[in-house]
Amino acid sequence: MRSTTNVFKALSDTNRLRILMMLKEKSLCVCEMVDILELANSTVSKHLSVLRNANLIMDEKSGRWVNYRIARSEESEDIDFVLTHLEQQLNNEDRVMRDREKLSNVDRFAICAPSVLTVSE
Amino acid sequence: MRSTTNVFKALSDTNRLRILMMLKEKSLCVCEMVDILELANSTVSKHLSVLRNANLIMDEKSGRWVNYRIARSEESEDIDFVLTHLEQQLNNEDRVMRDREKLSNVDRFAICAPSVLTVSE
DNA sequence: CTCCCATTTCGTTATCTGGCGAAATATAGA
DNA sequence: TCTATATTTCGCCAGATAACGAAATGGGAG
Repeated sequence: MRSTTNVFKALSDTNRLRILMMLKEKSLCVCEMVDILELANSTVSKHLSVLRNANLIMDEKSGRWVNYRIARSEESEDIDFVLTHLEQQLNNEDRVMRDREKLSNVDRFAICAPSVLTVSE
Repeated sequence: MRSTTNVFKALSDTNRLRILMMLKEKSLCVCEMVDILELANSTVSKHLSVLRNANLIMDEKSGRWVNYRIARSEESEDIDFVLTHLEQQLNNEDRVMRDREKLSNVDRFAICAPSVLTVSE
């Protein structure tokens, strides 16, 4: 019963739903999500750990970044069910569409390590 | 987005899931649920208002009792989806089976108005 | 009208949660 | 090794939530 309520708890926060809807579009590192959600990175990190704990997302290290992605069907018994519902409920939600907009313009290198790009200065 | 998180919030408490699983079996008044859940009636009443607020259950007055029941498909856009998932997840849960056991022996008149039955004393 | 009693509302308390900034951790590159 | 930086962990605060008992509400029955 605990694991069932855990999944629902993970889904009962607006910002976590925004994260799921973004990850549905593509994998993202923490700093990209920080940029879009406009929350402190510690806050986003916490949200991600809640979602990971509920087995809804997975993380994969890649260099100095951690890429988060939606769990695959084999990795979560809930994920298909959840995504189906979220799609129905939130696909046309204002907030979600705005996030998606932002998402398409996000450049990890411009956000996360701007100095890397300004070496020439 | 608010209404989506509200439904998930309503589902993220063990006692509220127990209530839904019981109501799936049959309609119940508050005192019957108090008896099975072993919580204060004020607590159960609060849980019921959360579930009602999420449109997952409905109440109908009947004499001095209030009967609660699962919302019908036409009354809630989420209920079918939710019940399907709960069925999969919780049908064989210990707690749920014990509640169901108790449920089959519950007698509203014995619980709620015992004095009515002991008039002869 | 008055009493009874199922239910709801209120007030309180303890715990949980979401948010932040600062400190700790880990990795890439010099 | 030392520095830069992406991420996590820690400590704190404000607001939400679940629990209780007591008081208020409202319908039935006498």
